[in-house]
Amino acid sequence: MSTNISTQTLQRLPLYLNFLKEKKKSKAVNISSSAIAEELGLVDIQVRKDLASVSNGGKPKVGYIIENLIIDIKIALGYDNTNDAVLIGAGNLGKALLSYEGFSEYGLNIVAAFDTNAGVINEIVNGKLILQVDKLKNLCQRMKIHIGIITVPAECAQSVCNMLVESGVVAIWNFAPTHLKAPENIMIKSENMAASLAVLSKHLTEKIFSDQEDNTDGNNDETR
Amino acid sequence: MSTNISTQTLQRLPLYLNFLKEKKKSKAVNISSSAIAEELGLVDIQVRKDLASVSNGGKPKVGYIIENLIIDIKIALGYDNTNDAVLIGAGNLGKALLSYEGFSEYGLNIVAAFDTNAGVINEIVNGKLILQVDKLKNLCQRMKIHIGIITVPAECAQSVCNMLVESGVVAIWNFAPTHLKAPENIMIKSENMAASLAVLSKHLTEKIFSDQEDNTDGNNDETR
DNA sequence: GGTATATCGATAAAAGAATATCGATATACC
DNA sequence: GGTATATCGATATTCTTTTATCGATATACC
Repeated sequence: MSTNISTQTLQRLPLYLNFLKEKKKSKAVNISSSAIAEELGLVDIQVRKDLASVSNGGKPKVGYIIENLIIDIKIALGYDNTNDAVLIGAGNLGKALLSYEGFSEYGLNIVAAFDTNAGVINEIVNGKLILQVDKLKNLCQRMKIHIGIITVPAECAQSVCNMLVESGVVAIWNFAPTHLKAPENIMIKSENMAASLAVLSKHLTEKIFSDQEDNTDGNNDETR
Repeated sequence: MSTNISTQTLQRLPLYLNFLKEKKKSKAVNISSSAIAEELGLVDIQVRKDLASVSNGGKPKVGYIIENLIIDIKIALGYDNTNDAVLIGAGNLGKALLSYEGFSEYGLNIVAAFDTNAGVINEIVNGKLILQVDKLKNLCQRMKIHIGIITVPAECAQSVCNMLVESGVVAIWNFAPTHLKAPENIMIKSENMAASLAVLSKHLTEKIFSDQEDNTDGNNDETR
């Protein structure tokens, strides 16, 4: 149980958490690293290493106690203390995020949404009110909001980002397909769909290429 | 110009591409690696290394020719040949993706959407028809679709995944917050929001913690 | 035309992650 | 109670990615 969790491990933790919750539902009590690895398409050594950084261990011959592991991961991820957030851009994507019930599990609470389009102002989505964007700064400062979620088109993303920074937000979750600039001390995490797509289509190209080879010369190797 | 692009580089390429397109709009012709790095919050060495794997280079004292670089990156990312895809789950998120015009830039073409909810069947979003999900297999096979995009709730994601595999899809882009199992030769890329959120909230916690320290003992170090 | 310099690219070093090895140990089973 | 074994965890190795160093060169400027 170390205090320093690597970024890669950190990003796998929610995966473990999700899986363990499912397991718990099916009344399982213990689980081994290799069983977890098997289910999640990882290898046991990696699972053990990841878990070593958040829990103080499993037992030989038994594995980990699911219940305890869930607690350990939740603590490591900070899901026990809730963060309030605002969302800007109540289009389809914005509404999708507003409607998603799962965020509370992750300690994220969207308190309100903002937009410029008069057509959606005062609409309520999943109990959350959509406000005129000029009320953003005031609300953020009053409620001491630290997280802003950007779901506006690329063209307006930078100006929204600037507004958020001015409003005292220090962490920004950006869904607009553009790079944002902000002061050094502001954390920006962009949900980079183009990057995902790049990975996906690269594999696809390789796969189709290797399948063609399979057909022509009978080579049966797998491209990974 | 190598043929082997690392995964990390691959994921940064769309970022460069986007930036270079912007630059081109503003009539710029050349650009240096350090200028790119500066704008995108990277370092020049990394930019040069990334670009070295797709282009055959810039010139001393001048930098790269923007126009050529754009072409090179597009080729590397395979944006010149279009991939057809289907989308399953026409909720808010699904509609957001259907409406997004940018995918064609990335060589992705969503040909149709599918859902089970009678309320949305036959609706047209951004020119794309929403069909009953039982028509999925037939359409995929007929049109030789290789990519499936999953935007259904977590509970149904696995069964949709299975259907896609049966229909001959080999690459799956999963937006449902759950881990999917599929045969080895199927490429699954999950858009992992929980992982992003984990990174974000970790930084946030560290930041708030370090700010408190700043206030109490005057320590002014930056946490990155 | 010659020289200074911005900028690149090749090679090397360092850091970070993933994987492998192997000994330790708690439980199950005889 | 003793022994075999499943499973973990510490340490070592390999692989990937990032960062550093430094020499090469094309252009700009004199």
